[in-house]
Amino acid sequence: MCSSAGLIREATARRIGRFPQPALYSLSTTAPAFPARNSGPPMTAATPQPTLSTTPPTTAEVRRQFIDYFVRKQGHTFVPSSPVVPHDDPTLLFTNAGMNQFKPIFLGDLAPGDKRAGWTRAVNTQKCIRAGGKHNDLDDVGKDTYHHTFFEMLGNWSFGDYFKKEAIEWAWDLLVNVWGLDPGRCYATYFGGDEALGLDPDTEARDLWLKLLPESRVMPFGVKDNFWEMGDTGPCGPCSEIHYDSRPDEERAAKDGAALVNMDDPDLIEIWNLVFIQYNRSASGLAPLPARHVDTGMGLERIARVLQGKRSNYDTDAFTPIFEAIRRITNAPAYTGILEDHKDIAYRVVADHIRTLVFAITDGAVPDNAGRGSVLRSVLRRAARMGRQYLNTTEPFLYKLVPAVVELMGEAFPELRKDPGRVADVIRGEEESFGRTIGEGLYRFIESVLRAFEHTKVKQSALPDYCSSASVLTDIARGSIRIIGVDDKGAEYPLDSFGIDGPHTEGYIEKNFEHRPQILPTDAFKLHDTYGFPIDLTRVMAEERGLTVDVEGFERLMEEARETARAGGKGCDTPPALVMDATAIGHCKNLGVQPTHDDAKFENKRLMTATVRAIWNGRDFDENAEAGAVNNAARFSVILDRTSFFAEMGGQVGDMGRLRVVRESKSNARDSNHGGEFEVLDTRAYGGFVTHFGRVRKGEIRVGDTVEIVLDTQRRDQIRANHTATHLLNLAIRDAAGEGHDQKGSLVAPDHLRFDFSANEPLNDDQVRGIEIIVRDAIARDLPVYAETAPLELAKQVNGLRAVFGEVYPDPVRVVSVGVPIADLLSDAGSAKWKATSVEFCGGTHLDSTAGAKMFAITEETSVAKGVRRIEALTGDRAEAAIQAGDMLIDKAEAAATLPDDQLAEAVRAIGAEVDAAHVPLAKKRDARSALEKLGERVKALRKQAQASGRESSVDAARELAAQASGAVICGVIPAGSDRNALLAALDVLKSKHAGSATLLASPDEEAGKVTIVAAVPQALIDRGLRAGDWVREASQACGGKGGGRPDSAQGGGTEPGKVGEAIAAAQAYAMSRLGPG
RNA sequence: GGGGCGGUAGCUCAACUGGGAGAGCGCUGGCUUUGCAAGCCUGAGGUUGCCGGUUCGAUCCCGGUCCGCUCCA
Repeated sequence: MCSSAGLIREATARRIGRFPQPALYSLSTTAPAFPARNSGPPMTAATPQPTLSTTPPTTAEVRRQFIDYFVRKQGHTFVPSSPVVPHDDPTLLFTNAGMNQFKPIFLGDLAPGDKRAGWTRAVNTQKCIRAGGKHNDLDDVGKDTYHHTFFEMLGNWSFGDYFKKEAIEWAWDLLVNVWGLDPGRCYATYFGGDEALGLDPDTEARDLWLKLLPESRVMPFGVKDNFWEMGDTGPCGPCSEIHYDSRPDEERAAKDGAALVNMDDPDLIEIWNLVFIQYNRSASGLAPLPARHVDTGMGLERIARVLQGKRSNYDTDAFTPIFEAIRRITNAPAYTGILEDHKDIAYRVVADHIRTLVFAITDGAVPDNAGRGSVLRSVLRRAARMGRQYLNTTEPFLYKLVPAVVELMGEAFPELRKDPGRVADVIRGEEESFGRTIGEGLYRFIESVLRAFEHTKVKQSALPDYCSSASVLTDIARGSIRIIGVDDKGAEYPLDSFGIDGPHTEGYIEKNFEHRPQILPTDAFKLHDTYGFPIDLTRVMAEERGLTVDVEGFERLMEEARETARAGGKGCDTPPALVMDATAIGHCKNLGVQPTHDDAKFENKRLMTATVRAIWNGRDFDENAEAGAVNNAARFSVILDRTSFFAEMGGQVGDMGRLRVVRESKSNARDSNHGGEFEVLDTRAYGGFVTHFGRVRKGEIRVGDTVEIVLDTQRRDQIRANHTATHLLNLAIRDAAGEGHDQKGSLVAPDHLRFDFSANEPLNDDQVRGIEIIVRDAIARDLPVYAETAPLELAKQVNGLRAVFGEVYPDPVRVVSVGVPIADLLSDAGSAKWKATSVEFCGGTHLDSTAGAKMFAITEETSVAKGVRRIEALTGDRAEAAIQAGDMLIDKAEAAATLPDDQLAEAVRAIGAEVDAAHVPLAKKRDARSALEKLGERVKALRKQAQASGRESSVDAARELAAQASGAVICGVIPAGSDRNALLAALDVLKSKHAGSATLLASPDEEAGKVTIVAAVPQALIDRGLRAGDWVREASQACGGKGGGRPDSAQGGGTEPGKVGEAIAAAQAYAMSRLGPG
């Protein structure tokens, strides 16, 4: 398949050759073969031309000249590039072709009133990213001259207007007459037809080209290269490409360029693809389209390279200023343009990736761990790693390149100039966190490499004759590998050793090992799972060392991890609501049940009546459900014709309450069934059916029964308060902590609320306090809460609207605002004053006015994932109670200061535990902790003092003992409590005074019911048979304990302080028995 | 919400199978030097995140908890 997006294709050839410049500004003294002004179709004669210059155009000029050509000369509308992050197309990771934004036109998918409906001709330059997803050039960037993750696609478009003739002639005119390309180096391809698919050759395009080029340079190709399809169905058609041969004359003379077209030759490249959309493919086959379209694409970097006579896209001025910035910032040696050079690869990768990052982040993407975020993170980490490894950087540096990109491209893409500081901040934050994990990760990576070598057999042929086998030994500390040969008798011979970053080329591995070492899947997974090394980074780093990675094994582990993650999510204490899958929903529809009317949910009324339509038991639909004999354990989901209950939605938990049967469907019902009552534990919605999940408490509930719906209004009120508070919180975070804190999720429960938002660092105390103050202030001002539906497009315009990125909203959408009526907002949507107003798209339940929340308190501020923080908060009585409890804790902590020394340590510990467990406002918790911390200092000083005095007294006792004692064996009791260190200090005293003696000291601790024993034996006595370990064991056993240690030094202890005397006696006796009476 | 990893001196990290918590950098003081850089010597600095358990003995093993990182949802 081929498309306008197909300009940049895989190529493996690596050839460096002199790249000739186009004739017009060739440095050659010979006259151009085709004088540009005199050739070409006559239709150009009367049209104005861009100024021809004798110096090559800059990339910016090429861009402008292309657009000018189609705008001025051919009456096209200039359509600015769509964002590189397609927020409205979830099927697409990034915008990857010029046609993305025109897709609805081709598909006839335009909403009424869409301005695009009026377009017939368009021209643009589209920002494209090809990383992740179907089109992924990430792996090729840096290794060759023309792959990019970010590039610009120049294109002109006809929507049911002109077709092949104009498209071909204008392309030729621009290339040859305006830009002065040498026609002798151009080739055109066209679709040669495919009988199997019933497609005719595109003779129309062929004939048009034959007017411009000799037959030898107009070449047919098959479906793969020259037939474009958007997907399995939909618009499609043949395409026609222009290729340019940039080889030197002598090479061209030696080999006909025609043989290189579409052969991935780096010097004979496709520069422009013209797609002619003329068919529509449906299940029944191919049909001609009523309106035929043209979609062309030309890679800007590529055409600039050709026009500037460069061998590589990276040698054009689209990249050289970025290279210069990299050199300046990293202080690395200058770029030399060598394909295999690691430093030059790093230059190319960094320059390419920083463009991708700046554009993607500007357009609203953020590096994180899901979807396009994870692709961005991986791009950033590759660039960061390249810098670390080959450009001598250790600090974050990518963010410093942002100004260079903005400077270079801000003119063409003004959005870059909007907030480059934010872009740089995002990149820097990500670089910093990567820096933190990469250090540890690199160590693990080296370990993994070594392990891979250990699992690889040495080739028999690499061994000397006298060795029959070999083993591979590795040294993690040095990162080195040794090959040890073993002969028949088991003798070992060191054969070779090398470091993993040393000169162990692929050839070396091939020669010495049976196969390339492979990073174990468990290692690759650990690197990914624990150290955040993307698998492709592991792979690249492994490949650089001649290793492979078991990617399939890795994927398997990933899948397992996903399984456990999913399985772990289940098994919560409350039984999960009965899920209705697509089959069940279909079944329900077949029963004739209509989707539930739930408009009444907004009314907050306690009572209403409804009719039971279906009862779902998780597998089937029942006619009735009865109270069970045992504990009413069975769970059902009741579907009504209408309801006032809110189903769980957007983080707001489902309502609870009761369904009371007020009129039974069976007229002949027996009394025992009368008064059936159903307890609703949760409410969910599946495919428009609201299910009331719960159990039958009493009697029976039956399809057809009329029930009274009893809403737990107290609970609902708490949810309302928490939901409105969540909106206020959302706004307050922005006010107190700045932009860039976008909602990532929320939970609105009756007892608390939780709000996840993007943030690069934790909120500080002041910010948390500020947020609390703002929300409390809004509550105190008793602002009315408004909720109304409005047209989506209009509502989106409201300045300061807090919508969730990527969320799909219905049209019309329900808007909830605080303090300002919806009509006011919509009438002056763009006004800056709404920035300070809470406006959200929200289908949930809310207070009538903010005073209903009464109070607000933040209890937690934590991290949930990289770049995402979570705030948990309370409202109403719960908030009040938490504040009171917090104040009490602070009082308690402060009061502890007056405690006597001997009680202080225990009090600090106990209050500390209480503070940890307390559910109190964060600020209060911090205050209590800091009060405790001060006391902790005092506790520390006291403990140190006690230790020092303990050591002192036991050292004194030891001196006394040393003065009296003599002989080869010294045993004694030292009063040191159970302070082992004090006892050891005493032992040191004896050792220094009686260096030749074996010494054993014991200390009883009546209070703790313990005896501590230490012993030291000099080498001379060890030789005579007294080992400290055995000695201590003997002594310990005499007082109910155990012990052990080395021959020269050992420790032990017992549990019977009263038997210290026995222990000493036993020690004496044992030592004597070993050493003899001498 | 679930999984993995980590938390040791101001910083970066060691500590084998459970047996007296160390190194480098930084810091104190001294020596050397005209001075600086540096070098040499010396010293201070630790509740091994917190709580509990096992053990004669826990940085190490077990359970819990807090914090951080990371992956999945």
